[in-house]
Order: sequence, then structure tokens, then C-alpha cells
Amino acid sequence: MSFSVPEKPTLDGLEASWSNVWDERHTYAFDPADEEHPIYAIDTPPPTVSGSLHAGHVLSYTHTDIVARFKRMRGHNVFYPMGWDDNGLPTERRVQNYYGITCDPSIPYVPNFVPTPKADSKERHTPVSRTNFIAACQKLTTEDEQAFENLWRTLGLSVDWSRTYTTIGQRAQRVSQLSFVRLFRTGHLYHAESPTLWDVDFQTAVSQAELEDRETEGEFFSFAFDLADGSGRLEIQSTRPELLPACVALVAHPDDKRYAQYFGKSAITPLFGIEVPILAHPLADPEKGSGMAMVCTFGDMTDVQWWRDLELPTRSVIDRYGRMLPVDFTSERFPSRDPEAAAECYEEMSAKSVRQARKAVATLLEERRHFLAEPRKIRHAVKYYEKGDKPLEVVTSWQWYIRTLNHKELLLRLGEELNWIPPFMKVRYDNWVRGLASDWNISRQRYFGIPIPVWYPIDAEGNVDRDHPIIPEDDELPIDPFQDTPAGYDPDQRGEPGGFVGDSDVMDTWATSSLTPQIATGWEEDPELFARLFPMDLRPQGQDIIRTWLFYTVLRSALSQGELPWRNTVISGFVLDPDRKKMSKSKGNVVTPMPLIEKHGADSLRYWAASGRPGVDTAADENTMRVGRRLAIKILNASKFALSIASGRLPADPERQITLTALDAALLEQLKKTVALATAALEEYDHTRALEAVESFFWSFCDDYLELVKLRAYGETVGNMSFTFAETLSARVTLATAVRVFLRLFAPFVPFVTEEVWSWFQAGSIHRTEWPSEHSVFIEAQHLFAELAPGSVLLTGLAEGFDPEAPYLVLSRVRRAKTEAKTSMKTPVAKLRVTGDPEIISQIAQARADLLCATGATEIELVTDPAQEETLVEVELAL
RNA sequence: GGGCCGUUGGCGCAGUUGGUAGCGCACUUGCAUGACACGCAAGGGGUCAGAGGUUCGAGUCCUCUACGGCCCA
Repeated sequence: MSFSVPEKPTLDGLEASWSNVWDERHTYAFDPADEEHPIYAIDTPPPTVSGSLHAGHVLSYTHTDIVARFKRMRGHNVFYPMGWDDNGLPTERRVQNYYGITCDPSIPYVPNFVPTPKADSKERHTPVSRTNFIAACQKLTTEDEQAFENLWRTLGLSVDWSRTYTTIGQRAQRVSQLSFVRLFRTGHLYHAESPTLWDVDFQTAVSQAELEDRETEGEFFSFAFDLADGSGRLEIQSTRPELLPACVALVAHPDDKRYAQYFGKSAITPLFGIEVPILAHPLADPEKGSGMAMVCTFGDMTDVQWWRDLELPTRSVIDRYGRMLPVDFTSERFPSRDPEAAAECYEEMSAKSVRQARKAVATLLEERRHFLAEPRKIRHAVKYYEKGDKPLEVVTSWQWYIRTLNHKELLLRLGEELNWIPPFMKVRYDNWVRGLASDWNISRQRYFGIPIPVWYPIDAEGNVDRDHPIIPEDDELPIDPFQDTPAGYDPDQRGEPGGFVGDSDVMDTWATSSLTPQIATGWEEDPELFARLFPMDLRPQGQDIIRTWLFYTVLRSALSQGELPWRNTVISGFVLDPDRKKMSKSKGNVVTPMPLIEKHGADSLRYWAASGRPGVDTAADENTMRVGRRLAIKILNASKFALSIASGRLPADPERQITLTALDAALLEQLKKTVALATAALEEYDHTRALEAVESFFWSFCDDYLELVKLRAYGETVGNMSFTFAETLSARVTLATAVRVFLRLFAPFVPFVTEEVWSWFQAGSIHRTEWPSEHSVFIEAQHLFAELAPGSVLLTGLAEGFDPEAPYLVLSRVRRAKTEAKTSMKTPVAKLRVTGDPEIISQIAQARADLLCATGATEIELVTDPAQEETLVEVELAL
């Protein structure tokens, strides 16, 4: 066995040197030509490049990398690409702030425009054309992606970087648009003018998954509706009286006895005098306010449901900017009994913001004595866009929807088929699917996204005909309906009567990132590859995006492939700051990884990540990283020591047949058990248990086994004792085997230090070496033996039932005696007597020479006493 | 309001099918010994959030409560 160990091994610089070597040698490349090995395909989460990578990413991506490395060593052809999510609103916002520009589609394109980082953040943003804006987005995301890749390489992720994709790239555009047109043709996608949650600042529609409830101060107003037949009046309580002109009905719960007599009658809206029906609906909450609610088009999504279920008319009063629309109370839509009075009241509100209008209408209600009680301050949950600052409004607009509501059962069944790690995470998916309230709106009124691949005809009068969208053919894709012309039209017909117009919207980012399995595996591009890779094996992801990313991906795959996109999902927990608070930008407690790598080393950071179980929140604990660093250093030193002893010069005259000593054989047995345990744990995605098993075996190897056998392994004469060639060789083979095996068991966790040590004595990457098995341990020992002593034969002779704990106990008791005497471990032992039952004594006898060497005793007296249950070790030091 | 997870020595965590508690860090006391002082040895420290139940026996199963966290209304 030949090897070259640095004089003073170090962890410093391993990240840079080995990540370069891995890159140059394509160590982690997926081999599409390999038909022999089973494929293991990972659907990596594409991180949002407009954000920054934090310790949470390190946790989850390291877990995935451990799986990738384990599977690769188990002989799988691992498909492990990285994606970057650079599409969408977060990127737009970063670009706006970074370059100080804002998109204005009405401005013409400037060919030589070069965005430059803005020095002063307070400076006004410069408006630029849509094309220039998109170019700026592309420039910045490219730079951001490079920084992300560097971090991942430094962390040692075994990604195949030749297969990187982005969610705004050509491939993603084609896949997203292709999926769009396919879903349109199969009826899973539709276009409708319907009430939609709308952010008035961002000027875009928002989907159910992007909602956030926020506790907000509000006022509960109590006012009266007169019954239309003049027989009395009804009390209504509402937080949004400005919607009174938009009222289309009153509803109460069908079982609410207080109101049973009124169902079927009608009432008159105060101030505006519009007659509205009184109806029953189970969603009306008898406990809330007076138990009777007014339905307005639209205050919230409950209104939308009432409006749908009860087939009510539409009276929109709020525009897309959150201002009150003009209303004509003589029209059919707003049939007021007293149009003049209604118009006079509405005059106070028209064109005002929602808040101002609320104030105005409250004043009117007060003046005209419609209030039944003083307004009452309350705190209530109001829906916001998760990135927005103003409450969402419901506006009616044209949007594209993917059907979800009629697929609930299918989606639940697929959730059942998926292997969830940990299993309880499935509940979140089930709850989400059961609670779906609307189809998925994928239109976004933004710029940096994948265009909706649709045009609309313009009729002779110049009206856009949205009922007959023009859908491109598959082979035209990807298209930009702003640049490209539909078949059968000339470019100069754009916007003209009898011509066409492009859909100006882009797709929701999730509409693309829900297709990462299809994008990565070559769907509709490389059918052969796709057939081999899809469905994929693993989806790792955060628990916070089960209802978005996981759910949407399952949906897309269900609708286009009719099956799950992957077989397993590992859900990671959150990273908490060292005080066990959830990290968030607003708290300013976000832990960034690069400084941690610089301080502790990549292996140490990975060790920390590996100590967190899937689904369990884990604190960013530097202490654990220090432990990881200690382990890495120990691997370095112990390996160097064991290898240098094992490869020392041997005395001549080898014996022909050699049997391992009982202690050495027992160590190999322990090694086999450790291999079995770690392998089983990793197969179940329980990397924590695997690491614990390997780690604890390794420390016992260093502290007990190594100490016991080192003199024997040197093969020198110690005092009055000398070892045979066979005894020395037995120790050396065992040491070298142990190093080879535990390095590989550690390799998925700490890839840098294990690769470093491996390179001292083996050709090729450890990460491409076969994972050890119980069966292989002894075979490897034989191979090493053949190298160390050519021509000799190693007999099995593995000692059944030999427990190394027996000699370890004696060693430990002698150490205790020395510690208690506050003396050096080198202190000789004058007398050593062990009393115990016959089995224990016989085991200790088999390690007698090793014990004499390690304890510094010249003789060991063994007393057999079947009555001695607990082994008694008597030590007398030669002080 | 509904759901999920957690509560084990000062801190961070293990505890497979129920059988009188383990690990690491920290702490204390020592040790220059043929790799490692970023080391080694030994030691002290917990009636497993609380109450009740099942059982010969519960950290481990059941019920309730409290506290913490997250998700959804």
C-alpha cells in the first residue's frame, strides 16, 4: 500500500482545491449513455436568485446532497441538476432597486441602454421600456446566479452543473407555454372574466396560495335596511360600508330562526335605495354581527361564493387602483328607487380611495340617522398579498385559470401514493387540497415572466374578442405575443380593427416552477431521456411551500402525465436563529452561510446540517459546527496515523496462513454492523441516525481499538514481549480496512476531508467508489492483506461471540485508576487482576498482549469466578 | 376556531415493538503518551412540562391541561 500524507494535514483550502478537481473531472456528471446502473433523479428546488441564500437553504440542500452522494456510491446513475428561479415579481423588485429603473411599457426601446447599479437609493427611478427592463432583469439574474453557484460549489453540493436550468430560460419558456396550450386543448385551462383577488399597488392578480391573513384594526358599523314592503327593518353589521352601493343581496343562515320569515322578501339599501333580495346561505355566520350579512360585489371571496351560488347580479364600484368607480343610478345595473338622492350620496364617495369612501359613507349614515349603534373598534383578519402593503380588493377581470376544484379527489389520491418524509407533513397537503376554494389563477399583470402564449382577434369595430383566443401550434413555441405574429396575420395588423392583439400578461412564477420535473428531464425535447427520468425519485423542499410548489407540481404532473412527478418527498424544517427564533429579514436575524464556511469549513457546516432531521426545525448552532470541525480534524489525524502504521515495513519471513486476532476480527464485525445500520438509515432518508452510528463507531475506534493495538501494529518488541508477524499483520490489515470503510461511510456527510484522505492512498474519487456492504468488509480486508503480504493467505476465523467491550472495560478501569491518582497514562501498572465469569475472562485472555501494551502492565492476573457477576478489575500502579 | 409538531440534566439533542434514562457541548479534576492540546483520561449533573388512565411495569400507549412553534380558517 503506497500513500503520501502531508506532514501536517489540514482542512484549510480543501473546499477550493477539491471543488475544482470535481469540476474538471466531471465527478458528478449524470451519464445518459449509462444503461447499466439504475437512475436516481432529484428534482432540486430552484432557489429564488433575487433573494439571498441563508442557513435554511444550507440545511435542506445538504440533506439532498447527502442522498445524492449516498445513491451515487450505491451504484446509481444520479441525475442531480440545479435550477435558478429568476422569473417573476421578486426579480423585478430587486432590479428596480438595484438599478433604480422602473418598467413603463409605453416608452420606446433604447438599443444601447446599459443599466448601472444605483448609488443613491432615494433617487427617483428612471422609467425604461419593457424590453430594456427585461434585459436588465436578465443581466442581474445572471450575476446573482454565478454567486449562488459559487456558494453551492464551496459547500460541496454534488450537482451536475452542466444541466443547470433557469425558470426564465428558453427551455422553461417552451415547457411552460407548451404545457399551457396542452392544458387549454384538454380543457384543464380556461379563460374567464371573473372576480379575482387584486393587489392595488402591484396592479396584479394574486392566487389563493399567495394570500396572507393579517390582524388589522377595523370598525364594525351597524346600520339598518328597510324591508321593501315597509313592514320593518333589518340590522346589518359590516366593516365595509363603502360597499353599500355594491350590495346585491342580504343573506342569513338557513337555520337562523330569527330571519326565517324574511327569506324570499327584499330590502332596500340605505342611502342608495336599491332593492335587494333576502336569501339563505349556509356560509352566513349566525354568530357574526346580527347574523345577517350584506353581499356586495365584491368585498371578499365569501361574497364571490354567495354571488356564484345564489346567481346574483354584479355591481362593481371599486376599480383596479382601489378607487370608487363612477356609478349611474338610473341604469339597469344600479336600479335605485330614488336615483337623484342616490347620486347625491354617491357624489361624496366617487373617485375616492376605499378608505376615504368609507369615511364619507359613515358620515352620511350618521347624518341621516341610519346607524343603529356607535361604530365599534375591532381587530379582524384581513387578506393581503404576502408581498403587499394594502388589503386586497376583489376586482373583475380577464384571467387564465388552471382547474383545481374538480381534481380534488385525484390530488388526494396522489398525495396518498407519495412517500412523505416525515409522514406527518402529508397532513398539510391534505388540508390544503380539501380547503381549495378557487381554481388557480395563473395570469399576472407583470413584465418579467413567461408570456401567456395567446393572441386575441380584433373585430371590425376594433373590439378585442376575448372569447376566441388564438393559440399557437406546439412547434411555434416559445413565443412572445408582443413580438410574434399569429399565423394568418401580418405584423402590421397588430392592434388594428380586423387584426389581433397579444395577451399582455405573464404567467405566475409557480406556473413555471411547478414544471421543474418536466423542464429538467427533457419532456417533449428528449423523449427517451424523459422516459427514463420521469417520474423522478426525490423532491426535497421546505415545509412552507407544500401548498404552493409541491401542490402545484403534483397538479401539473397529474394533468399532463397522469401520475406523480416523483416517488419520495423529503420536507425540511426551518432554520432557527441561535436563540431558536425563526429567521426572517424583518427581524434581521438571518444567518448567511459564506462567513460560516470561512470560519468553520464546509464540512463542518454540512455536519451541522446533517445533524438536523428532516422536518425538524434546527437552530443555526455554531457549537455543532465546531463539533463537526473537530470530527473532520480527527478523521484527518486518525487516518494518517492508522495508514502510516499499516504501511510500515514488515519483517521478512511471512507465514503462509494467517488468522485475524479475536480483537481485530471483532472490530471488523463492529464495522459490518455499522455499515448495515448506516446503510439502512440512509435508505430510509434518516441521515441523522446514519451519521450518529458512524460517528460513535469512529470515536470508539480511535479511543479504544487504536490504543489497544498500536504497539502490536508497529510490530516491535515491547519490554519482554514481542509480536509475531501474523499478529502484527492482523492489526495492520484491520486498521487499513477500517480507514477505508469509515471514510466511505463519512463521505456523503463530509465530502472534502474524506476525499482528501482518500487521495493519499487511493486513485480516483471516493465519491465514485462503491459504498461498503456487510459482505464487502472482509473481502476488502483480504484484498488489503494480499497487498501487504503477497503470497500469504488470510483465513476468515472471525471470532463469533467475542465482545470487544470486555478488554475495553479493563483498559477503561486502568485509565480510571491513573486519572484518580492524577498521574500520567504512561505510568506503569505494578499489578493488574481481573475477576469475572468464565466467558468474560476468556475474552480478556484473548486480548491479553494488547492489554499489557496499552495499560503498561507487565502481567495480568485472570481469575475465573462464576459468582462474579460484575467484572472486577483491581489495579495497583507503580508510582 | 381547526390542524400539525414540540416540551428529556445549564444548552443542543437520541431514546426502534412499554422493562427502573443516553450522547455531544459546557462544567470539574487531571494528563505532555510514537496521529491529534482543534488533543486525551476520568468525574459531577436529569424522578423525562403537569394531571389522570391502561399495565405487574410508561420518557415510550390513551385522555385532558399548560407552555412554545408552525400551518390553515
